[in-house]
Amino acid sequence: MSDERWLDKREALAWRGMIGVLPRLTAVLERQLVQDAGLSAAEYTLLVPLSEAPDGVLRARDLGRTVSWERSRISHQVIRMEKRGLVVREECGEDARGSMVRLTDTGRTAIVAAAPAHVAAVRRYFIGALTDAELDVIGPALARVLDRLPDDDG
Amino acid sequence: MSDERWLDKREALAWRGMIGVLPRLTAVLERQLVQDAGLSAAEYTLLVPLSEAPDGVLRARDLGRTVSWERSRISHQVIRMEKRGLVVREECGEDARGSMVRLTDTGRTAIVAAAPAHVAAVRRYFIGALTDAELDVIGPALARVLDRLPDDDG
DNA sequence: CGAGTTATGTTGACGCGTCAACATAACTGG
DNA sequence: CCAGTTATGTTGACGCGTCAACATAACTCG
Repeated sequence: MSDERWLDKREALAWRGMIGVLPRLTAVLERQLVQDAGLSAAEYTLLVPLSEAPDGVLRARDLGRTVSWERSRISHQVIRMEKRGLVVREECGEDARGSMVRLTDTGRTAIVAAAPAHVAAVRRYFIGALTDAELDVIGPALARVLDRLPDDDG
Repeated sequence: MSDERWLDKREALAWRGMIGVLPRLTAVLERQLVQDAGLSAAEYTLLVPLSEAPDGVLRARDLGRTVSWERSRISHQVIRMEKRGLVVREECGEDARGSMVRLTDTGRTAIVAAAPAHVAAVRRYFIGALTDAELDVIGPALARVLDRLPDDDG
């Protein structure tokens, strides 16, 4: 998406910034992740909450809520990660429908190894390019955009 | 990607804003596009420059440069769009390697029908949530982030 | 001219994400 | 308890995006 007809100059600049920067920024970060730690962005996203959970176990439902992913996305991704040995799936005692996702030693090793360089890259390519004043404006502004987004169904 | 360890509160807020808002925002916009005009975001992205080109024709190479897509991405997408009847591919007279992409009547009808509602949605969900002062900060700030991103190869 | 390099585009494999359909379990209200 | 509803997860199809390999054409320079 790159159309900016009927947006004035200031509006177009901000919009093009969002649309133009984020894909490139995430591409750079993912590349760093893949090369330095052998993890994709999707894998990293799930490994973070798992590594912070007690015993490295989360129910699929809760994992999905934590990262704001829908069920089938979690399911597909967990299956891919299980094939790679980063997690294992287990039955859920309390709810026979449920699926528990457990971090393996391989997965924990991977996320522990990946995190510092990833955070450093975020700081280097995003935070580091902005002033404190800009950070103070951007954070609340984007939170407000999120607030006004329709709620998935509407 | 959602890790924010070692980022302070202000930094994390801005970073989470970027990572959290853009996927949802683009999802909302794409949904509007699909429902109202039957176009995907990728299709829309290519149709805009094609509709603005003389005779609705661009060489694949130039189309790719315009939207900052690599060759294979253009190739795959143009093939999908040709199957849908939005464009046709033609040989390039000046350069036997080249591939010309031509907007069909169907494609032009689609983009003309899609654009107003799409721009309105951008205004509604992004521009409309921000103050003028915020737009003035965000545009140049993101442009600076883009400037400091490594140049694809490095 | 001709060998080596660069530019352009296609292809196939694979990971990712969404959607709709499905299966099953849990909950709810009579 | 039971019928209807809701919650959870899986599956298959398909579009999207990247990567590496490939084919071909154009360019460069001795």
